[in-house]
Amino acid sequence: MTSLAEENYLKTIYKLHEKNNAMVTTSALAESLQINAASVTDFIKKMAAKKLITYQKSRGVSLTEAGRQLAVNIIRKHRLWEVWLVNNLAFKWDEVHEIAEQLEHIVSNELIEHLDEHLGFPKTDPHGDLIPDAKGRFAKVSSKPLLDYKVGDNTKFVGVAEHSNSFLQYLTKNNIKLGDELLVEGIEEFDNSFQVKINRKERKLLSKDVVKNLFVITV
Amino acid sequence: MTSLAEENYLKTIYKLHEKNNAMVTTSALAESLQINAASVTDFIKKMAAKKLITYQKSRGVSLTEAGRQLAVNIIRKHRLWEVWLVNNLAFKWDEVHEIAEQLEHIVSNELIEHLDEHLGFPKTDPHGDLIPDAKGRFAKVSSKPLLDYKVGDNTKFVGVAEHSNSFLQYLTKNNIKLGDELLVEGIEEFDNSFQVKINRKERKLLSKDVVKNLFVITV
DNA sequence: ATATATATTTAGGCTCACCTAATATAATAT
DNA sequence: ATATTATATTAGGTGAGCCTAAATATATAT
Repeated sequence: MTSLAEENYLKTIYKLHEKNNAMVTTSALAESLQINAASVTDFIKKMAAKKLITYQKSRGVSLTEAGRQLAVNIIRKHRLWEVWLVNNLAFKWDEVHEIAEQLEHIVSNELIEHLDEHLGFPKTDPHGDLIPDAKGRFAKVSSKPLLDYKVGDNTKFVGVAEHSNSFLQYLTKNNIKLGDELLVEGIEEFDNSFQVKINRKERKLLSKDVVKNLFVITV
Repeated sequence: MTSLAEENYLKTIYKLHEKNNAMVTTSALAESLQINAASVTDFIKKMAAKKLITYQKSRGVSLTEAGRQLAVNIIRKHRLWEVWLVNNLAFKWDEVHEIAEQLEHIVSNELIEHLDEHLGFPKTDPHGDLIPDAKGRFAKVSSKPLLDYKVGDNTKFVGVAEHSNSFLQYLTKNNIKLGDELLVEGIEEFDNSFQVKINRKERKLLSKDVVKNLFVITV
């Protein structure tokens, strides 16, 4: 049995590791979970004793294979629920996070497999994040930030690197949606802002902070 | 904020009160919740301090209006989730309870109202139990146990009084479903077993223990 | 009315998941 | 290399929600 707290630690360790590809520090965990660092030290010792993570004193933690499986399963559940909330319950992509944070902890393999089927076995969630399969495997990613592209490249917007409400709402406000075609018409050398043609119609100027958070694939 | 434990106490007090129309005793609560009576005493004192219940020492508890609202809302959520599990996710009526017990604690009014709409504002759950509206109001019940009927009466099966897996599975095995027409063809005086014609086709003998748990309406 | 049985409460304790304050370790700057 | 700063750990403590054992209150039987 994994408690709610353990599940949140596992998920957070997974995400922090994914971001930095290094051991996850106590302070990073404390910051992410909004929990005092001393409490984190306490807790990760117990998790290490249960072999969910490996812990090197004062150095940080990383997931064991057992811990990774659990973490990925929580992410799988979170993303499937998000798909359901957006596709079936008419929620917007900036409204689902908090609810999915609760739903991801519901315990029932039958439920999650039924849900997966009900949704038509989606491969990505409403933000373009990959949904791992029941065995915890992810499809290969071929997307990169639009920032990595150059003038003349034509791309398709497939995901966001930043999940804050303000960024999601910025995109909604500017009518930029997953699946849109983004053609790079110009790049301003000074500030790395991109002149982009969207779906062969509208032209828009996107700041560096925006284009670095748009995951696209070449078309 | 109401904790998970509080929600379970509220729901259980509501159900026990509904069953006996009397103050709910410590021991009844302890038995239902599978918690030690001493712990229950502790907890109900705290709930009384929060005005969720009224508590008379050594006599029992009953819900305040605030407590009733919360309790009914949990029941509303539980039953809506059950409808979803059965109608949309292909679960059987004897498979949904445990999952709904978890889902009922998800906190989001928007979610539950969206869900209600998504389901087409159902009035009953898969067991025929009434679903209260968002204000905590129930429709009037006109159903009674089949046991109260007499020979010649024609009825429609609309709900179960008993929710155990064994009873639900008995009905499934015997192909008796909500909505079926049950015509009373005979009653054995000795043991109160009913000879019933189902949907004008099959004849079946139902024991007293069965017919007292079948809620029907006159047709 | 009294004895017995049952139900309830009190007292004291435990674990989980957090906290603060103090101390120790590691990283960085001089 | 040493001082300073940042990070991590230890020690001691808290509230929520449970526990057992002992004491008290209520209901039932004689």
